[in-house]
Amino acid sequence: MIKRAVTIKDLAKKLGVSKSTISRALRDHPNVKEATRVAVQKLAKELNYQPDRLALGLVGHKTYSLGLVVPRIDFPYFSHAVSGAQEIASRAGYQIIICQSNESLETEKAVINTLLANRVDGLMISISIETEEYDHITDLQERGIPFVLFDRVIDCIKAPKVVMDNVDAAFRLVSHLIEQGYRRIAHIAGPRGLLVSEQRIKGYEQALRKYGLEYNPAWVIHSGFRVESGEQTTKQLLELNNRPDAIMAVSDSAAMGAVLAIEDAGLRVPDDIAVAGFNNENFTRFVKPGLTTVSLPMYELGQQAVKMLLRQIEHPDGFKVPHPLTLKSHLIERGSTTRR
Amino acid sequence: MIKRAVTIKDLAKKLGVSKSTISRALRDHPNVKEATRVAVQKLAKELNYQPDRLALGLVGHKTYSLGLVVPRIDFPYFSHAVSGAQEIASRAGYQIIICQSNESLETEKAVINTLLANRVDGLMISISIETEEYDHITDLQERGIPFVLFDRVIDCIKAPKVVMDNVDAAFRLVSHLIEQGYRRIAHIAGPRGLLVSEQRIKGYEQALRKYGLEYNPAWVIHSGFRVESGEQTTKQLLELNNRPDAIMAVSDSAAMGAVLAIEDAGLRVPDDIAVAGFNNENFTRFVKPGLTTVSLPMYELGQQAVKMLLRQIEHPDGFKVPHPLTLKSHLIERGSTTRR
DNA sequence: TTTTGAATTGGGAACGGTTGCATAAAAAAC
DNA sequence: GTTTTTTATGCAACCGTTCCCAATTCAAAA
Repeated sequence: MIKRAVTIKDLAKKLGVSKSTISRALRDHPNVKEATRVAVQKLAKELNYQPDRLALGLVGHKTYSLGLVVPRIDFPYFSHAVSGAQEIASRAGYQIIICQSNESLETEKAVINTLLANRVDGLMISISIETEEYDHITDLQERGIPFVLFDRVIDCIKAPKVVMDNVDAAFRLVSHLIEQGYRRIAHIAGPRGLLVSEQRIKGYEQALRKYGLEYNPAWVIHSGFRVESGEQTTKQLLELNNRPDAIMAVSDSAAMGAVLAIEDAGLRVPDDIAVAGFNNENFTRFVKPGLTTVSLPMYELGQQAVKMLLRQIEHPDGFKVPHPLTLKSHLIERGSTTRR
Repeated sequence: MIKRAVTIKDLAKKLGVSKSTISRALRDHPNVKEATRVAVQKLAKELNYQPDRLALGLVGHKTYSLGLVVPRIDFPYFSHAVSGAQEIASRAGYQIIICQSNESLETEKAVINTLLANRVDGLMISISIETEEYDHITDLQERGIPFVLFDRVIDCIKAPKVVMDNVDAAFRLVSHLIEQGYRRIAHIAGPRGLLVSEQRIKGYEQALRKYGLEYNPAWVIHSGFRVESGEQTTKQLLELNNRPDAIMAVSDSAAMGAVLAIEDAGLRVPDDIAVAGFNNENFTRFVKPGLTTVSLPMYELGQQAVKMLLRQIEHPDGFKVPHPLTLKSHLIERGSTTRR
C-alpha cells in the first residue's frame, strides 16, 4: 500500500556498495573516496532519502525531540509559550511533542510516560491544577532525565525553572491602584494550591503593607481564571457591607467577569470600582473602559524554557541546576483603573 | 548519566527466560504458561517497564503518532482545532506531533518531511497562505501516505477534507445584514488566494444576488485577519464617495479594527455602519456594542479531522476518498448589526 | 515404556540505521 | 619489486522490539 520510504539499503543496492559506506558517505566521514561520496549524496538527493528518525534514535540514544506538557494548548496563555518553544526548538534542530494534561494529575502522569516511551531527549512541564504531589517529577530527577519546569512550577523542589515575576507583577499592579487613590482593594485570586495564586496574593500583601493598608481576608477570595468565576466572586464582594473600591483579578477573563457584574449591579468602572487583570489578552484594549492589565511575555517564556533544557541536554556533564529564571512582566495602565 | 530505562532484556535476565517469552507474556499471547505470564507482568509493573516506542515503530511499521501541520498554534482559531484533534487522538491511543508552518511554504514542506522521517502514521494539514503549488501534497498521495486536509484546504485536489461551511456562513451573515435593513454592504476579505477568502466572498455574492442587490467590486477589498488590516481597510472604505453602511470582515479581529476606524472617524456602530466578523472570539461579547459574528466549531473540526484520518489508517484497504465533510457554523447576532 | 501431539520456550532474523574492526586496494617508501 | 603505510570498503554487532520456526518439555495416549 504505502510506497516504502527509501532506505540506506536501497541506496546501497543501487550503487553496489555496502550500507556502511552509504552511511559514512552521507555523514561526510573522512574515510570515503571523494567520488563515492559525491555519487551517494547525488543519488540520495534524487531519491529524496531521509534518514529514519526512529532507527536513528534507537541506535544513537538521541531523538532530537522534546516533550512539552501544558494544561491546555487552547488557552492563549499557554499557546504563546508553546509557540515560542517551537521556534527555538526547531531552530536548534529539535522537534517538540506537545501534550495536554487537561488539568488532571492522572493525565499528566500518563503523558509524561508516553513522552518517555518515545524517548524524548528532555521534558518541559507546566503542571496541572490538580498536581499536589510530585513523585512523578522527582522520579525524573532520580532517573537523570533532563527537564525544565515552566510557568506553573513547583516551589519546593529544586529543579531548573522558568517563571514569571508574579509576586512583583501583583505588587506593581496593586501599587498602581493605591497610587490612583483606591484604598479598599479586593483580589479575585486563582485556584487554591496553585503557586501563581499564592505569589500574586503575596505581591498584593506586600503592596498593601508598603502603603500601610490593612490586609482584609474577606477581600481575598480564591476563585478561577474564567469569566464566570470573576462574575460570581464579584457578586459576593458587592454584597459585603464594607464594599471594596477596586478589584485585582487573577486573569483578564476574571476581571472581565468583574466588570460585567459591576455594571450589572448598576455601578461604574472605574468611578465606583476599579478593575484590573493579568495577561494582556486581546480584548482588554477593545473594551470600554480599556482594562488595566499586566503583559506577561509567555512567548519568551517558552523560548527560555527550551534554551534552558537544551543547555542541560547538550552539556549534561557538570550541569548544575540554575537559579529559577524570572521573566519581567509589564504593567499596562488603561481606563479601568484611572480615576477621572 | 541517564539511568537507562528498563528493557525487555532486563526482564528476561531477571526471570531467566528468553526475551521472546517476555514479549509474548506482555502482549497476552496465548502460547505462554499462565504462571510465566503472571510473573512477567508482575515484574514489568514493579520495574515500571514501558515498551520503547521507537523500537516498536521500527519493527511494527506503525508508530501510533499523527503529524499535524497548522500555520500557527497561537492563533486561537487553530489552537482549538489542535486541542480537539488531541482529544480524539489520545483517546484512540495515538499521539500528535504538532508543527507550525508559520505561513511559509518552505517551512510547510520542511515540517512535512520531518514528520515523515518520524514515521507518523498519517498527516493532518492546514495549508499556509503561501501555499499555491501543491506538489508536496500530491506527492503524499502518490506515496500512499494517509493524510487529511482541514480548514485551509486545496480546492482542486481530490483528498479527504474537513472544512467549514464558509460559503453558507457568509451567505447567512450577509442575509442577516440585509434583513436588518443594510443595503450597501462591504467586505473586508481575507488574503488573496486563500480558499477561505474566496468562499466567503462567494457567500457574500450569493446573498446579494438573492436579495437583488448589485455587487460592487470597490466594496470588496482583500486584506488580512488582523486588527490592523481591518482598521486600514476600513479607512479606505470610509473615503469612498459611495460609503458602505455595513461591513462584513473576514475575522473578528479585522471587524474590531473596522469598529475602531469607524469610531475614530466620528461615526457610530451600528447606526452609521454595521460591523460583523467571523470566529466568535471571546472579545466579541465583551465590547459594546457586542459584535455580531459567526461561531465556527473549530474544536469539532479538529476532532473530525482525526477521525477521518484514523479511518484511513486503520482500514487502508478499500478506503475511498470521502466527500469533504462540511461543518455547520452558527450565526451569533449582537448589537453591532442591529438597527436600533 | 514408547509414541505423539500439544503446550511452551528459545534462537535468530528483521526493522534502519551507526560504528569498531578486519580486510582489500591503492599509494608511498624502501 | 617487495614491504609498509595509507585509504577505502565490507562485515558484523548493536539499539529494543516482534515474530517465525525450531526445539524442548510434558502429559496423555498407545
